[in-house]
Amino acid sequence: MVSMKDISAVCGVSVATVSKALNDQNDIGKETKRRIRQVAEEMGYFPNTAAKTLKTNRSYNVGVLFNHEDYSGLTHDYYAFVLDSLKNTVEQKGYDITFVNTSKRRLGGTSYLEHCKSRGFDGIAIVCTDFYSPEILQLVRSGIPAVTLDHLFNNVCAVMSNNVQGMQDLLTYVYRKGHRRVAYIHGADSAVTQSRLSSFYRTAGQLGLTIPDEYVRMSPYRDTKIAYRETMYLLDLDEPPTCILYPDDFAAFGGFNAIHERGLRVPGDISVAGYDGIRIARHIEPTLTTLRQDTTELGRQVGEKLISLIEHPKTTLVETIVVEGHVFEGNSVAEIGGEE
Amino acid sequence: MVSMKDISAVCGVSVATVSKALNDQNDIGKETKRRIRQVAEEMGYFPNTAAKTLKTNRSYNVGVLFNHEDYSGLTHDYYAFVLDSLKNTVEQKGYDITFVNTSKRRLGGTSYLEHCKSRGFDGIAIVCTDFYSPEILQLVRSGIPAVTLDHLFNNVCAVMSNNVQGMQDLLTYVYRKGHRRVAYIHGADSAVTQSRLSSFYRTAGQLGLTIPDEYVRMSPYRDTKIAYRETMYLLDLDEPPTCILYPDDFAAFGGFNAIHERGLRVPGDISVAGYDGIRIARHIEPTLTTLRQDTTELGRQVGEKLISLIEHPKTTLVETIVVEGHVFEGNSVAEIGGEE
DNA sequence: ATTGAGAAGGTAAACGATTAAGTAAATACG
DNA sequence: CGTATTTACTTAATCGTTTACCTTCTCAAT
Repeated sequence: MVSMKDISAVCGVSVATVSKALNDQNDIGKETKRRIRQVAEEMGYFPNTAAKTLKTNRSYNVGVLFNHEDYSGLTHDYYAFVLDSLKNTVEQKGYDITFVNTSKRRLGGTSYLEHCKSRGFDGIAIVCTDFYSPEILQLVRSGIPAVTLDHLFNNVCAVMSNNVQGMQDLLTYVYRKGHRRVAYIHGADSAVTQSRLSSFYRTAGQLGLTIPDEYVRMSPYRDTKIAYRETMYLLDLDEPPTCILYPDDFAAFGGFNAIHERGLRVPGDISVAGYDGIRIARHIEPTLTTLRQDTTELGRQVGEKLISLIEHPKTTLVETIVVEGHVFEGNSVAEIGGEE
Repeated sequence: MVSMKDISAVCGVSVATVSKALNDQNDIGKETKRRIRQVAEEMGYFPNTAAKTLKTNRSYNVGVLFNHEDYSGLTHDYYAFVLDSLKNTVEQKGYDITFVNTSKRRLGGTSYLEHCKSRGFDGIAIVCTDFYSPEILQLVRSGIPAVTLDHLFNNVCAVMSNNVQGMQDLLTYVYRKGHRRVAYIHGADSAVTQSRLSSFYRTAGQLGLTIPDEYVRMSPYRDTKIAYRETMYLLDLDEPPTCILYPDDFAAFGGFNAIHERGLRVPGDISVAGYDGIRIARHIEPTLTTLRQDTTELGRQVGEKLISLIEHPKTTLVETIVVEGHVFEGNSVAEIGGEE
């Protein structure tokens, strides 16, 4: 690999001059700078990141925390799309993305924080992990610029999908379609679930809907089996709902299966709505009505906030950025007569 | 950040001694080593990766080339699962994963190779990209340890899903189910497509199936719209097939839509099979019969080969590792009477 | 002529590690 | 006992950059 030293030898100047020329400093003669840059180009020079990082304490590398447990992580459409957008955003600004090592190994089991400091990440995007683990707490408290997705910490920037508005929009949508008996199978406990659930109740109240207790069920995210079971439960009620909301699109497919097995049709006999807006949901019939989250925007916001935090730590607001989703109108929710 | 210098000061030894103690060299007194390691632990020491990389030319970091174009990349189940498995594999061996920057920017637009050298990657996994671009050629010729997925270069290690065997198994499977009029909508041109297509013809020959020309159609991977159109074409033939094979599961859903729109049922009226084995295909009814690729194994093999190449360059075979898939038996392929 | 400023470039230390080579003391050996 | 070997360290160079601080030169102003 050709280094500044090689260039300096060819150009007959000192290494310092080469450094200055390549970094476009201005205590260098115009002509000298031009010559050095040209030679560098010809020799195929590019900087040694390790050396640069060592000297400047800037790695132009951000860590992404992506814990793959419970079938989440990379293999979840939602996170994959967010990551993809995040990647594009930071790459455009000259940063690279490295995964924070989650299979802790090495001597003594390095913690997330140690790994991050060791690698010298300029910042960390905490996208998908167990936010309640002490390791994460240690990480966000460390002072390394960090942005979380869909989780709020004190004094840490966060980007959140607007689950309150989202659930409100979705429920209002099915209400307008004439549904008065709406059930909600919500996901396992988390901040996201809490937001959606309370928004569900509040919106129901505002719309004058009464939600019987047995209409609110729980099924873990992305679990078609339990969603299937809970759907069966709802279908077997004396007064079954006319529409069921699911924790996510994946779970909604579990619902489909139960419904079809009972010999019922979507949306003819019962309506269904998901949440997330995964791609496949738009490609199978009936297309799934769902609250589509704006993953591109989410990823972009995480990236921009993180870079801003890195480059302008003093002037960057510690805030929570809320990204709106919108109802994707498939044909899984029927228009029905209205009052029961 | 606490450095070796800090430790050496506390322990009253030289930095060199600290380095040796921490690296478990043996020209160090037992007791001294113990003391140094203990102090290091207490002071919360961890190595500065940049310094280590600079000095040793080993980054313990591998680059992953993941080009997101044409809706592929991260957001494709197949690649996402492979990446996930690759990530776990290399992390367990003490390596981190960084994406090779694909949104080339920086001064003068750095090439993949320049980026890799600049970052000092110990190796590169080329997972998902345009294998015919000159940049990629430059990369694999550079001498940096590299492993490709599903593409063969001269003298480069490759991990390939066995598309020949896969297609043979799949076609044989539908044949055994009694199908004699089998259509194949294949994907856009690529090495993978070639393998499957020739295997399709060869297997058909072996089974004594005649495949009319109009039974072989093309639709890009993961394109539900064109798959829909081509399915319509097939259904409208005077003698439509009894079973249609698709380029991938996603495309198969496009086929479902066309079939349903014609008022036909899967598998009652016509059978359908996909390729890949994406998760969702197992969760909707009818569950899709497909050739499930072993993404976990693919990722693991890429990772292990790459690390082996890095750590034992002399003794590691340059070879092509073939990973077998297997037919996932859903209920989208009907058992039918047999001879037409 | 003297002074001073600004431009252009050089010197050398530093970042945090690794490692070849050197040294002093302890131990072994004949 | 003298020499050779081993053990346990230390010294110092080095990886490729950056950067604070010099030095030299030119030229304008006084």
